[in-house]
Amino acid sequence: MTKRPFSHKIESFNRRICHQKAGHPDMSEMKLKPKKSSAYAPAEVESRIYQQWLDAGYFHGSANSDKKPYSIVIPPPNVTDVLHLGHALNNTIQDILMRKHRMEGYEAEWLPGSDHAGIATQVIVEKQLTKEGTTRREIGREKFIERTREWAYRNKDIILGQLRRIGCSCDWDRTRFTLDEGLSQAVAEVFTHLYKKGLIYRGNRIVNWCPSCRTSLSDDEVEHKNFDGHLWYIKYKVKGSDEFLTVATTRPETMLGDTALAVSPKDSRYKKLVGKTVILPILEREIPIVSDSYVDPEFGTGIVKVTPAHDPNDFDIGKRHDLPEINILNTDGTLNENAGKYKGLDRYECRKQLVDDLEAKGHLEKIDDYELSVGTCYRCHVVVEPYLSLQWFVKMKELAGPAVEALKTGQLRFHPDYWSKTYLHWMENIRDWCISRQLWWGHRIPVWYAEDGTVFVSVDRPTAEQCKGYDPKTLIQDEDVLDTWFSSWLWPFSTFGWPEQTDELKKFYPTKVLTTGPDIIFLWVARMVMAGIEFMGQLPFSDVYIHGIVRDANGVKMSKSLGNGIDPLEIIDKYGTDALRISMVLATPDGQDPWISRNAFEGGRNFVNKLYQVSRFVMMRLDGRPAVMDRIDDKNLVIFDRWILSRLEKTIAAVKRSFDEYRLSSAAKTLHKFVWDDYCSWYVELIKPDKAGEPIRETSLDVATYVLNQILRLLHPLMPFVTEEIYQQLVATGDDDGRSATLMLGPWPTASGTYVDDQLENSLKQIQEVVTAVRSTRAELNVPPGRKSDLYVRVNEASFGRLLEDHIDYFRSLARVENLHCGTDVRKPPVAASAVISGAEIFIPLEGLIDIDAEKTRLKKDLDNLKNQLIKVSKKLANADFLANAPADVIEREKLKKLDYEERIERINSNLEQILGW
RNA sequence: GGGCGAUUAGCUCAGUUGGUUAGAGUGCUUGCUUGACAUGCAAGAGGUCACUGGUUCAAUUCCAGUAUCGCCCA
Repeated sequence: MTKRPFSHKIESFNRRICHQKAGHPDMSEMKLKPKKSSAYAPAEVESRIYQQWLDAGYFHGSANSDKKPYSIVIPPPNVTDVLHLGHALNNTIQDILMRKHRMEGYEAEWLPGSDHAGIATQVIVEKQLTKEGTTRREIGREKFIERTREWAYRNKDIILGQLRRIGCSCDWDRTRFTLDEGLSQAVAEVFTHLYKKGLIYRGNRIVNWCPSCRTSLSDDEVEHKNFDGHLWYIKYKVKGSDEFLTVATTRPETMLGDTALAVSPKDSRYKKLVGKTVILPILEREIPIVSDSYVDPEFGTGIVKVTPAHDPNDFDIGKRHDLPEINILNTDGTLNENAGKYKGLDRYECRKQLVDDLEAKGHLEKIDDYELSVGTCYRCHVVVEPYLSLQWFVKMKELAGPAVEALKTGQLRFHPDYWSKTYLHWMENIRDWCISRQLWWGHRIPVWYAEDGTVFVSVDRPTAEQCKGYDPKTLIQDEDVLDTWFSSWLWPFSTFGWPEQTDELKKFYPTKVLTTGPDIIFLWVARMVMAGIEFMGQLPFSDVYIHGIVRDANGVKMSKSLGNGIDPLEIIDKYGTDALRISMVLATPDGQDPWISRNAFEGGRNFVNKLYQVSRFVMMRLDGRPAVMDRIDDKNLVIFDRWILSRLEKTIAAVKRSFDEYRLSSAAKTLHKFVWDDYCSWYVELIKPDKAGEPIRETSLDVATYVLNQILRLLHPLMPFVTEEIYQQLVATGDDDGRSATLMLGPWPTASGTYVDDQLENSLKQIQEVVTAVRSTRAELNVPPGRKSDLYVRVNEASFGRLLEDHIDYFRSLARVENLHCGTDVRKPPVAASAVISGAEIFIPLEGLIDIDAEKTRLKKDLDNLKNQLIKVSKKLANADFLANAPADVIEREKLKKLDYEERIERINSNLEQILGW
């Protein structure tokens, strides 16, 4: 029908509009498509293949095999988590490492699991209870834990299930949870051990208190944020005088707990005041003025208020001067009975009223704006209060020593290396770790108290023998639980059965590499190192792979509260898991934070499809003939076959290097380029027969199949599903018994270098340059693509001409060539477009088709370009210092460049002159 | 206040011991239904390598300083 061209225009127009509007094909577009889509459909493939792997038990690592172990423990996601892109990235990286090593023949063990997230989980369940009009105290400890357990177990199964969607090859048979019996046993064991060693103690200290979670936090669980605040200047009256002393504070309400004022001993202004007393405004309490070197005479007024129960520095001052410690806060951040009339008010409401009262009574001198750094809870982001309470601590200095050594001696390595500094800085300035939490959800502290206060520490409730003189039944266990990190720092060995000496532990500890984001280097990584050394006598892993934190298109960290997150499951539904994985890896620069927007996944999806399409091509051409996948027939190789094999071996070597350096993004880029450019755009196009319907040269098709198989293997860790699917389809064409039913057990490609041939690659580069020059010339002169033409090439060396003539049948259709004329003495046809490349000049006779103006513009542009280069290189060669100092090969290269430029300029000039004659 | 990192095309990033016509993906422009692929093919435009000094015959690359941004610690 004559309608076709017109209707086609409308189709492509519509398609463009659709893409702009919706970004994905809709139904109306599908109808307009001229032929059925052959695009790869991941959804069906992925669920089917994953089930195959599971059924076959490929993910399970055997503790009794002779193979060398390669093990990783997962950073356990919190039971409160839902899968986000950070998990997707983190676990994709681990899965890549696992799959690669499994293919290499290691006994691979990736142990999955989750942690109980004490604070976060308890907060969630307590909120539920509040909604139901009850509280945890009302329903009691046992019921509360039971209920929380139910919720947590349901949730952890959900998140672990989500990891399966991203293709994780975890050993699900060994899934662990931090509250599992064995792991809990390990926690109690460790507590007891450290207590006996004198490394755990109980003490009354200022801790970080979260009034919302109503528990203490360790220093590392506090995030410092800058706030616009104020400095309030409060006047304290000196007793027995009319004098007032002004004190500046950022937290005026804490004055209710003041037990002194302090001045610097060096400060002559206030020397005479030391020993006197002042009257605390409002509460009218008489408090002393002390002299303490902590005070900085330069800051504020040079006088500080001292609130030992609500500030760590004041606490120390208080100890030095034997001051009373007055706690003014309840655990929920409201004021207690020590606050007089403010009792029961929230801390901020109290601040407001107190400031008003101070002002009314003339005790407020002024208020300045002041930016201050305030600690907030890493779980609920509420401002934490320094709070005096009785807690359990771990002395860290002794544990940190060997952990520092491990890094300095190179036994422990960070990738990228600069994270070592962060680790070292923390280790070398380590402070004691507050491990008790005022929660119910977690490992209860294995400490029992007798009525007289005697303390018993043991893994289980003390026996009569263990607590001689006391009735075990009367002992009361500590109400508190341990910090969740106190169980996760044991994760690399508690999960394999420690303290039992299990086969798994012997086989898989130490693990190889820990993969995580930089945000938990202190909270988790550093502590695991210490625990590994202390309890196993061996580092838990030799390598720590730190990847970036996922940010959105504007560079903002993705988070639930901001709502800027991208749901990986949504991406999987839309583009497939392989697309998600490869896109993330490609987008994640080594050690930097990736900025990821929704459309970043299209690139990955396209790549997956590209691989699928080229495989389809190979299989169509095989046409049922058994695929020769694991060997090549050396005898009949043509130059292109040798070329792709050379490129392949170099690619394999480059990928190996990248993996060795934990540069996954770079490995992915190398493969992407090899597959798309070398394999698809050049090799496959070159071996296609000139005419449709003709068969491909048999050896080349075998090489294409062989290389495809290698590509599948190399890409499998990155894109496990599509590669497995293609592999199985390929295998199905043959009847070779020796073939593995799966790609995932390897072997992993290695390069012997047999086919690496730089000279040959250079020859091919010359052919590519000719093809590219012809295409470019034709495109710029608007020659219709369907129109073929002859090609004249004047070569500098006869060998170049022979190279072209010998292989014209391979690149004839790529360059749309009819007849080729090569030689050192080829003359330019009368009306022809020309292009100059290194070592040759090409002419395309285009009588009647050539756009003379366009040709002139094109040649002039090339000319200008070359002239600029010539100037640069001439200057260099005119420089006597350069000639005197630069290495000979550099000088030689510059000289050759100069000759090449000069020659090309001359030729373009003569071509331009000719055009004027047309 | 201390430390770490970043600054290269409109956007996201490579650039591995100093010598490249500074690259890729994406976006943009033009042409194309081509027996694997329009999730495609081909071609093209687009860059004072943040700035200022220094070292060097030669600096995107090494050094110092400045600016901006981000992160960590206090």
